[in-house]
Amino acid sequence: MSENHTPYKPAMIEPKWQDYWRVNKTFKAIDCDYSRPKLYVLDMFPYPSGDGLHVGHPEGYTATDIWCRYKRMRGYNVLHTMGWDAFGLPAEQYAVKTGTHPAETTAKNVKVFRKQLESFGFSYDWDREINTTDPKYYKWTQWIFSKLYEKGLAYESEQPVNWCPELGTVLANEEVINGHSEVGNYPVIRKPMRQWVLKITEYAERLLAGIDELDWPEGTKEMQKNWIGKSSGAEVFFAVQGSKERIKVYTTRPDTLFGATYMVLAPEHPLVEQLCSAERKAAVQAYQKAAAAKSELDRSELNKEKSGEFIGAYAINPVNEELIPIWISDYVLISYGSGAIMAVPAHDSRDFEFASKFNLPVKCILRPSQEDCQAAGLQLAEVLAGKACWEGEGSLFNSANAEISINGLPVQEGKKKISDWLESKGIGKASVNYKLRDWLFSRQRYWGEPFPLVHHEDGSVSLVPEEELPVLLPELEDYKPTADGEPPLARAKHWLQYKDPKTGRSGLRETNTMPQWAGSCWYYLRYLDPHNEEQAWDLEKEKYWMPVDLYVGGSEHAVLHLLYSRFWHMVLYDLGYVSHPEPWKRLIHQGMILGISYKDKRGVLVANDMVEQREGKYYHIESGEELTMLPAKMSKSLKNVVNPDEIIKRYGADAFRLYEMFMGPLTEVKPWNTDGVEGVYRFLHKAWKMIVDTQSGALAAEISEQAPTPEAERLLHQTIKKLSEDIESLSYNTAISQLMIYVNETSRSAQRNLEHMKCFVLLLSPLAPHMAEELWQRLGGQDSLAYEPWPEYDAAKLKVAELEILVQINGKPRGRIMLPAEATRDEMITLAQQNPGIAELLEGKQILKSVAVPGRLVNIVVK
RNA sequence: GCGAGAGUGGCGGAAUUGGCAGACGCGCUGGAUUUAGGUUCCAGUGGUUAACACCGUGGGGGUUCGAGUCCCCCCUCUCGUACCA
Repeated sequence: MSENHTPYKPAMIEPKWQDYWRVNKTFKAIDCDYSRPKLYVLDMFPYPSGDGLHVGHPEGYTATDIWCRYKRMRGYNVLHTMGWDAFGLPAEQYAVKTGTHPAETTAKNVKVFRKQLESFGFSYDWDREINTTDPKYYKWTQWIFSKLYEKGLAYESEQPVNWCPELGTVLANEEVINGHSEVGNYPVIRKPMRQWVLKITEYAERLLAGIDELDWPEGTKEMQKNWIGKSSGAEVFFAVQGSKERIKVYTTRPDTLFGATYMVLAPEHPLVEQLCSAERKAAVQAYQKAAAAKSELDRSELNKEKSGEFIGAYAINPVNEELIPIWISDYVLISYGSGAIMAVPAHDSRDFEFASKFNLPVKCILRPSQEDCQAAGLQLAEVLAGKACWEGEGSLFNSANAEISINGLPVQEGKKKISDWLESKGIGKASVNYKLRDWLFSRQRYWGEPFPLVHHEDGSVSLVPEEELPVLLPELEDYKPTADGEPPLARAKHWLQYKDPKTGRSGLRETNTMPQWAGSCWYYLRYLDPHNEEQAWDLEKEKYWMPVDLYVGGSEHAVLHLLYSRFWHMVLYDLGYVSHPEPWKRLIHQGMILGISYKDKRGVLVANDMVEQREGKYYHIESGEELTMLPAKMSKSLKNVVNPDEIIKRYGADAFRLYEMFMGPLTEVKPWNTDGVEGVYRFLHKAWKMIVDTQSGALAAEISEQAPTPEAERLLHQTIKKLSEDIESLSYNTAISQLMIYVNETSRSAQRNLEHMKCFVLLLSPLAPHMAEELWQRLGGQDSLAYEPWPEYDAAKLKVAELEILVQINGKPRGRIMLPAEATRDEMITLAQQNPGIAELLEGKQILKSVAVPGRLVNIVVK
């Protein structure tokens, strides 16, 4: 390869520097280097799919890469890593279809991904690359599970789960969207099965409390809080007429206890069978059966119409001894609270709806104010008559018995008083509940981590001893789950048999595997010490690098991955394996990059290959209908997916990086427009030409060591200041804009100072590292510029003697005058009023007031 | 329904946090170079107007010498969530 490629040719420059960085291990992170401040910058690692990278992946990766490169120049010891979240369904489904072992598919895809990521010039320490499917990695995933198990945080449970017949597996609640699987969009039904479950609920309060300390997007914090869903209220015991059983209900409105007119149990409630009267048995059982068979989708479709059955039994309201009928309905969920509610139709809209449908009594015991009522568009009389539901504030009435009265109290005080009374009587107490459920942690799949567990003949379960880890995945011929939900590992007859080497006790291995979240729950810890065969990570290294200073990834993981990981981390903290309770100090979500798409008049999206452009307008290729352009999520079906490889081939990685960052703020959704790449590509050409003589390949003739003009100095120092501030705050779009201004201005100038050019190259280097390295070398740099000190700006050089100041009269721009930069407010006003043009406009007017803002404007208020 | 975020030229987006709205880029218009296309370079580009000028940051009020920015009401869009008692 010749060195005389004088015009800017990214295809020549970029591989050269990528090789240089790899060979010289330029971005190796040094463990426990206490001479420098550490910085751990983490990207959410990808699932290596067969489709390769799309333009969304490199968005976050470029953002962190720029930050890392900048911080290295600022003297930080930066840990920046990449790996593969490679267990998961697509490889397994491919295996089912073709018989190719998922490990083979995974290895192939990882190779493609890695090659693609390298082509962007990301400054990862590739020696720390990890892969969750590597036995050397999942050995430690199993080890962490063992710790959870030992701590009593893992248990088996027979419970209705989300069973997806199409995928042949159970899914977590979080993986089910509108009754369909998140992966593949197949219907999901409820089915009781034996499952491993992790007791994340034990950590609910701490997971909730920890959120406030985090420097995360408010929306994400809010979502986690909602997911945990803490509520406080009271649990109340209701006796049952003619039975010894008591039914526990949970309510957030104990103040409305006197308004309870019936009770509802979840169809799965264990007392239903026992309490149900003989004559209601048939109807009740039919309803239970129907509810159980309903998929999540059916249940949500039934949202509009309440359903239920009376079970022929009555509960006794403990505050007034009234008999209230007991119903079952699927609007009460077995998995929340106690699976039973007291229904107060007058003050709960769901109960009101149910009561209306089944003609149950509505008893109002809370009087809203006239104004509140009007604001809500209701008639007070209707509320009081039980013809309308009131859920807001008000004053309690009809709420007293011989021992207690909460009449006249507002809601909050009523709650407190009645809860205390219930507790004193031993029939209830104030109580807290969480929406968060325990985490369903097993899957009936092949391509996941095996559990380090053995089931013995006596029904007991034990951990596989640590020295036997990892429990390797067995080789199989057939990766398909069986129709009844038996996991594929059950087919590995030989593997299945386990004999304890010490006790000689035999048993069968657990055949479920862990969900994909397992590997990603702790990967950031393995990067700290990826080759350690003795421990998951070294404690000193953990203490040095953790916590992660900046974590960047998609908001789709706002609750799942980010909550599960926090849970594991907190457990590891309790066990003394990590030094901080929270893994990620600061979190940022990159916005989604949308593709260009088209819609017809009905709003239906049309695939891009069905669109033709004529005279700046768009038409359907077949119908001829005119279409409008709009941004839409990239998808194969719309044929609007942009392949980064093609962009890099045409414009180079530097232009690609620059464009993605120039599009707009990192966190916003942005539409991709390939024309826009031209703009940054032109900028790179201009920058190249500013420094290199494209005829000879030598430095541009305008470059010399001659002293720069004050204007050139000012522009440079402005640029340094802007770049420093903008990169620090990840505002790369405005940083790039400033570099463009610098190049546009300087290219016009016949004199360019050599040191200025070097400085410019350093400023450019985090954003467009390949070109910067090449120019640095041509400007006389010996090694990589990756660790050159970041330029500092000189505030004195930003100053000017005279400034153009706007003069306004009554807030309207009326003139511009030159004033000394350090003029005081009074001087500014005087000089402005004396200015001939302004004085003319002020003639005959009375000056009421003058305002001066140094460096900006003078506003004269006249009458 | 609830929660969060956002509405600025033809388009992506700037605006030192109350101080010249539209930086920078795309696109478009005109010109130069070129046999031509492309590239490159120069000039222009929010709207109305011949011009002076006026109007302009989703809509309506308000605070202020001054509002894209602050306050109140309304509208629209995006994302998340959904019978959690």
